Amino acid sequence: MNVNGMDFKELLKEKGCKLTTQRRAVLDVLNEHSGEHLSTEEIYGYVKEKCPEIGLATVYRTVQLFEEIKIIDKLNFDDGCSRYELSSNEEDHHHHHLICEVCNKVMEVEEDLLEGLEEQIENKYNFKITNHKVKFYGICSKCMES
Amino acid sequence: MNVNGMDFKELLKEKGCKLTTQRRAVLDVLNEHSGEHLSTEEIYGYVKEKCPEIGLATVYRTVQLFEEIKIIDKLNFDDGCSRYELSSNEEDHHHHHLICEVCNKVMEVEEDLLEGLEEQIENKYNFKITNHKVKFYGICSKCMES
DNA sequence: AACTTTGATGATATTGGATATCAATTGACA
DNA sequence: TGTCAATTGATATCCAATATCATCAAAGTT
Ligand SMILES: [Mn+2]
Ligand SMILES: [Mn+2]
Ligand SMILES: [Zn+2]
Ligand SMILES: [Zn+2]
Repeated sequence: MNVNGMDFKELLKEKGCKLTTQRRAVLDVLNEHSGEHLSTEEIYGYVKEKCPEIGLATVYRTVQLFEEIKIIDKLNFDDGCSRYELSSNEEDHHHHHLICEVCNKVMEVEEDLLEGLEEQIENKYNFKITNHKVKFYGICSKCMES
Repeated sequence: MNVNGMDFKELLKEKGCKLTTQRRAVLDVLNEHSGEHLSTEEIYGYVKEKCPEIGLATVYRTVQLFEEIKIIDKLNFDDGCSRYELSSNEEDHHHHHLICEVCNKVMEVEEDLLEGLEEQIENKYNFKITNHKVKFYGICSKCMES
């Protein structure tokens, strides 16, 4: 079992954490739903199918841990809960999100495209950038037609 | 009383809303604390000084309304509450935030610097961008030294 | 393989930011 | 000044997220 090329159990061990059935199951669910942005309750719903005894509190604790070991990203779409997705394989920089203000669909911009801008900011503000979260709001092509 | 060159009362009227003492007081507080990112509770604390009878619920309703008429922006710094700031005078595009992961200080990047990137994305994804929210995480100059 | 340690879990109570409710109030317009 | 819908303050309520705690189970240790 590995995440982004790294051994899952080893990642946990570095934090003094154990590899449990529940953590494995949550990671499975996240893998099976890549491309989606799942809330804790949604993860709970999916993970219960294969691990019915799991408690909601454990899912909350698990996503918190997964964020700490940087294998998932927490997202905020202002819908009343935090959402999560597996961190992108290569970079530690997150991809961007396009949010349609008409139909609320969320699309992804896989390219980073911020290297140049980040370099400008690092120089001008003397601030070492390690990551970013970028959301673009607007109107998607479907909603533009109609 | 005007905001970003527009008449405050007129802005409210367009939404069928009235200009009240409380709304005036909240706007005053936001103006007196420009550059800060106030939570609703913090706004409530400040506004009570000049308007002691105001209720917390009214502040919640007011920031919600102010966001709808686009005179303030809602910010999320993952600290358990929403924070607000007056929208920038000129553009309807928000400025960016630099967040130091060591001391948690939040700095501002007044320049937009995203026009080129947005044009690229609009063309490639056929998505009409009207706004963005951008956060850069990293280490500030103070924390870099020590 | 049984033992031991210590982190993890499930159930549940609790927190706290935000919203809903509702009677009383007040701003806007005539 | 009177009318009326919007607004307010107080407070109940909601609900995502966290805290608590007895029980359980990884992962070494013998
Ligand atoms: Mn995504
Ligand atoms: Mn700001
Ligand atoms: Zn759309
Ligand atoms: Zn710092």
